[in-house]
Amino acid sequence: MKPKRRPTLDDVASLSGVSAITVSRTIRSPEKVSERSRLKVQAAIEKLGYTPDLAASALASKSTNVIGLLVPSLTNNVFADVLRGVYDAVETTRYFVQIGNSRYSALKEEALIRVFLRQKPAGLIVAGFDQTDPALNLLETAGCPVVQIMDFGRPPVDMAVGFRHDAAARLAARHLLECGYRRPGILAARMDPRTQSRLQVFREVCAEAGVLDERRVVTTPHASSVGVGRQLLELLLTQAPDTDAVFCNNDDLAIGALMEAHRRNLHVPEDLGICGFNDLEMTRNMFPSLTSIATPRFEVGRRAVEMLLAEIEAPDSVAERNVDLGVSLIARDSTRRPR
Amino acid sequence: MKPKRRPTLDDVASLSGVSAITVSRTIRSPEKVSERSRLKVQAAIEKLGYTPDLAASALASKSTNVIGLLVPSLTNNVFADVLRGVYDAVETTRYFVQIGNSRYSALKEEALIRVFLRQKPAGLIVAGFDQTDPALNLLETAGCPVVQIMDFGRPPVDMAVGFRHDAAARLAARHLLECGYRRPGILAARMDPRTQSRLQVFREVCAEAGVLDERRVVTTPHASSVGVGRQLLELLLTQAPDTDAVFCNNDDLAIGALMEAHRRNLHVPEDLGICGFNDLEMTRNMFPSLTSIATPRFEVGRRAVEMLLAEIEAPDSVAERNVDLGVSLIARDSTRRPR
DNA sequence: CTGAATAATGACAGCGCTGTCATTTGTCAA
DNA sequence: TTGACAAATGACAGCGCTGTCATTATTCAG
Repeated sequence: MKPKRRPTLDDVASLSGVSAITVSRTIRSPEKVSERSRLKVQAAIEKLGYTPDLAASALASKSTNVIGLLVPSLTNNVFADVLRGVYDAVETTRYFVQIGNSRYSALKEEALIRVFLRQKPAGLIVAGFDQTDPALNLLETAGCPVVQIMDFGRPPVDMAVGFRHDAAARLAARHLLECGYRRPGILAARMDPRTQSRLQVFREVCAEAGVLDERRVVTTPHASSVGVGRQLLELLLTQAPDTDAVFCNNDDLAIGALMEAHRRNLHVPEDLGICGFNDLEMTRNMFPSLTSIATPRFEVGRRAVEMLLAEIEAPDSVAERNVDLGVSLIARDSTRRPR
Repeated sequence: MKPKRRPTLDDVASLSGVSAITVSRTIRSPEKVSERSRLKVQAAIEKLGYTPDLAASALASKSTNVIGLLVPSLTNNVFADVLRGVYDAVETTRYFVQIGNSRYSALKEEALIRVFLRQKPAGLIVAGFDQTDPALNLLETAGCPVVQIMDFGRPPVDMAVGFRHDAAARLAARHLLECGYRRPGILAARMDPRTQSRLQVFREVCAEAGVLDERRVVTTPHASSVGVGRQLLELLLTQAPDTDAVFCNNDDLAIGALMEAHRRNLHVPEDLGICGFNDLEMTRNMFPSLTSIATPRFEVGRRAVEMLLAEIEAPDSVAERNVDLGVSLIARDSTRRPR
């Protein structure tokens, strides 16, 4: 009958005939321990099946190996990819990720930041730049590195990695115009700050080209989905039946728009051009394949963690503290209009 | 200039003129403290902006408020919904969720269980019943409630909530047969244990009806996606061009199959019936709308947390320890064959 | 008004680790 | 061989909280 109690540092120490602190060092910085001790300690650890107690370590060292990740949505495919990137980068390290879902509410986000800070996280990743003032203040005095993700432009609290939403919308608008569409519309849901920024710039480009028509701007505060995409296109075509192209503020909407076009027997890209946003795997495989703006979601997640870890290891060591990963337009059949 | 140091229990205690332990009780079980003390303490907490240190609490009480969630994939939409359910249920409680991604590897899952156990979690949620033997052993002696999710049938380590994959496949197969399809195929990717179980039962039902043809069973170990769905249908139709219906082992594959059918100018449901699995929001809004097996993913996540919390509050209090949430077939246009 | 019960509070130790600083051991030039 | 220095190791205190048990205040039947 084994002792029920989990083995502690002291157990390992007495078994290997060294002091507890040497065991601690063997684990955390083996180079500071002589080879002889190290081998003895490692054997004892092996034999006892010892694993350090994280709570005790956190209490004594005043910091944890938790990386807090605050996203506005778990449903949105966009953040699924960010998550993948984050987990990919964290996996081989001693850090854990803890996710908070702010549901696109700045107030809930602020509350979650408070909650995270209670556990003295090693680092924090938050989406966007639009925190409340108290939240911003908390982040500034967090005592750990912070990376804001998914956007680029404004100065970050600490570090940031993302891409320009204005540039993305500009790419989309110009592409539709270059393809020869003259009565373009836009579909947008959720209306978070990044969506609004894209909407705004798309409008501007259209206005400059003299093709802006507010009847063709259709939005909803609801979460985006394929169903909402269908509804919004329906609404758009009711308000402005002669619309010849549509920029969908994300790919779910774009797929919905495509389906609605199918239902109405509208030909894509001849009768209606469609451009999405994000370039999810799906869009490439729709029929016809959907033009979309590719966003580096996975890379954003990975890079955010890399920046965090570098900064944790050596504060102020990260030179590039505000990173634009860029976007690109992937032209496919849904805007390939025969001239 | 404020003291940089975060306020502690003792600070609150001396400000409010009671002992530290009374402050602790005011926070954890206010009903054990007189109203007079409680008010004084609460005022002091407010004034100092005190928040308990989680590490210290974990060390002293030998348990945390972390709920570990182990999923095989973060990309798969299925788990996104489970996640939502979990977060939904956890949100109003004092617990946190920490996610581990096993990437469909039982060995990685075992390692992650070890990692989670180091922090003495309040509870653990793991996907499926197919853990390695050491992992099973770890779970049994975890010292916290454990819920296995997404499956039903085998006896759980502790508790389980899910649904029957055999029943789901049976529903799909019978439906296709009832719709009059006589040369049904099946598309499956990833081939995790639950997928294999569905595949197996679909085969059996087909065999019983005398319509099983192994050329129509097309699988791949790759992760499922819309693109893979297209490829698999292509392969299926190469091997057996007269196939008249297909059960896709998840909705991504089904959407891919639908797109490939469009491309080939095959009419759905006349030339090819399609039935998906999971009933993601998308399927309802495809054109034509896709028949699918609805799985209670969100509910599984929510219920798992509820069972965990009940069990944490009062061990052995949960009566129904093995819950089948059931599945249902949602018939839509993609199998609505004109007789 | 008393004694017995309960409610409210507190003292104390210790959870398992790490930071700090002191001590011992080993190495090597003079 | 000695002293100077670096490398290796250890003693000790304490991180901030909670479990346990003892003590004090309060209530109430008799």
